Amino acid sequence: MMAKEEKKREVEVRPRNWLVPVILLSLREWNSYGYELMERTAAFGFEAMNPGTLYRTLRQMEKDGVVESEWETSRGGPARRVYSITDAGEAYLDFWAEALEQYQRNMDAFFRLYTGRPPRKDNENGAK
Amino acid sequence: MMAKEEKKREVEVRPRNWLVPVILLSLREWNSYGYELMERTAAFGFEAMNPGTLYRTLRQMEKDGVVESEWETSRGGPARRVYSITDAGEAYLDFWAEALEQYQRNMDAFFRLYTGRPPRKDNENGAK
DNA sequence: CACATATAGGTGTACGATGCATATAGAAGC
DNA sequence: GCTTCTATATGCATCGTACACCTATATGTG
Repeated sequence: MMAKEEKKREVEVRPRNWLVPVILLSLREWNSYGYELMERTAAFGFEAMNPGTLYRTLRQMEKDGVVESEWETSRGGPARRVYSITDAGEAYLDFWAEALEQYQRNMDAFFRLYTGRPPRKDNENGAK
Repeated sequence: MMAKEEKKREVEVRPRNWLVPVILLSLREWNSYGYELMERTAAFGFEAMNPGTLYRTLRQMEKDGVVESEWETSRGGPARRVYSITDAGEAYLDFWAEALEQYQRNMDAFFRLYTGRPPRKDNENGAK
């Protein structure tokens, strides 16, 4: 059990497909393209994301009908594929939000046990 | 884009490997065996878990040195493999807790944007 | 000119996590 | 003898995604 600790240095905590709701939420704010979305999604835990992952996800989301895109070529530099959220995409985002809320409750239960706090008290504030 | 919505009925929201910290936390409270852990982990989002997934995860965790086990045969019925958490396991649990806290902050950011205001009463889960 | 760099989008492949089906076995009840 | 509950486990297929790699446009620099 000595050599094994080395590979435990980092754990993957994000839920599967976490990128999808993050993209949908970002696009609900304003239309965007892949290269820009890489920066915008960084705030949600994708600091070290591989560009390929994002681009592939966007293409798949368009196939699923939750986003749509068109090329923007009327400027200097490489063309941009600009994405916007569809009605189905907004509904899907709502669906995700519900599921995520449920899971926040599970994580709250986890931390209540972890920190040893009783589950029904209300007078706790920032025990740190 | 209508036919595609059908397969969006359910999304998988749990963090990857979420079962691992849940098991470690459960075992930190008291030693337990697979069949019992199925009930105990249900409270954390594993209501419909396949037993195979749990047993496989437990064997792997023992290989990784974060739990250890011994057979309990001194009673009627099938033998139980009773697990307990190791020192490395407790350290690993702490490590997970930190990562989960980070993820919670990402989700808080998500919901602030989604709802336009912070949804949770802020508690700082004091993880050392 | 050649080249490096920033911007922009993308594919191929392999691995890991997990859902589902299935197998084994001891004890208890009808 | 058969079913059910308890208890542990493996095999296989799928899906998400990390990693490596590729193409192409425009700008700046020696």
